[in-house]
Amino acid sequence: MAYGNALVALADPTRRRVFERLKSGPQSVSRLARGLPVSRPAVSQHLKALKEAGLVADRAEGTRRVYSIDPEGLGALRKWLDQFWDQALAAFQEEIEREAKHGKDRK
Amino acid sequence: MAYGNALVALADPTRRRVFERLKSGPQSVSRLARGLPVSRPAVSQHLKALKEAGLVADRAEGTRRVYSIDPEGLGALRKWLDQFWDQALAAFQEEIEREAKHGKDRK
DNA sequence: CATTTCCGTAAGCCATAGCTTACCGTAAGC
DNA sequence: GCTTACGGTAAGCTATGGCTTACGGAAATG
Repeated sequence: MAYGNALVALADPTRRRVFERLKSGPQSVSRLARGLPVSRPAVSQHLKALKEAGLVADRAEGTRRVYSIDPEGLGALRKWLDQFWDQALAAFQEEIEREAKHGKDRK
Repeated sequence: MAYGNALVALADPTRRRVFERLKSGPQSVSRLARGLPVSRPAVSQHLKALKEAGLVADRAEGTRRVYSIDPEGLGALRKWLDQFWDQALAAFQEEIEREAKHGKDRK
């Protein structure tokens, strides 16, 4: 149920913005905060949540912390989504066949 | 930004349980509520949220409403995730090459 | 050392999300 | 027509999540 944490983490708009900023490459905290409508501590808190969800990783670099995307969490989410998609589609097909078989006429 | 609504909708655990119950096929509201630790009105509210996010569809069937999974919302989410995945991976590769090029020695 | 930059954490505030109970409309069954 | 199943909505409560300001610690800089 790792995907659950990822979903919760990505549900918040500003947290998602933080995350999406990392798409272009690793960033320091203050760099990430620049341009966002919230304070730097807020960004720190978001990064903590993202990290606990396995969506980002961080490394120390002198006095600053550089955050980057961690494929782990994103992968788990993708896996869940794909499975779900397949199963849902299968059930959908099955439903159609069932309707086709025993009379669909009796509205 | 349709995927945003889907993320918010799927972030809540019980709402996700409602949604996952539909994987096995269309269900009525009271049937969905049976077995869940919340009241039927709560399930109704969750279904409303899921519907607004494009994740489920509903049709009337006599006095009951049958809900089913709507591929729309799930598809949008999948699309976003896949794009994100590709871009993140590309940036990751780029980062490695950059490190390899100009000296990585000066830790 | 003193100072400055960078960042995480604590405390506290406020809006909102999720739940319950209560109520009302609508379609079927007798 | 009554009654009964079904389900959407309103009102209200409470917990929690995200934000801010304030603080403290650690590494670079002089």
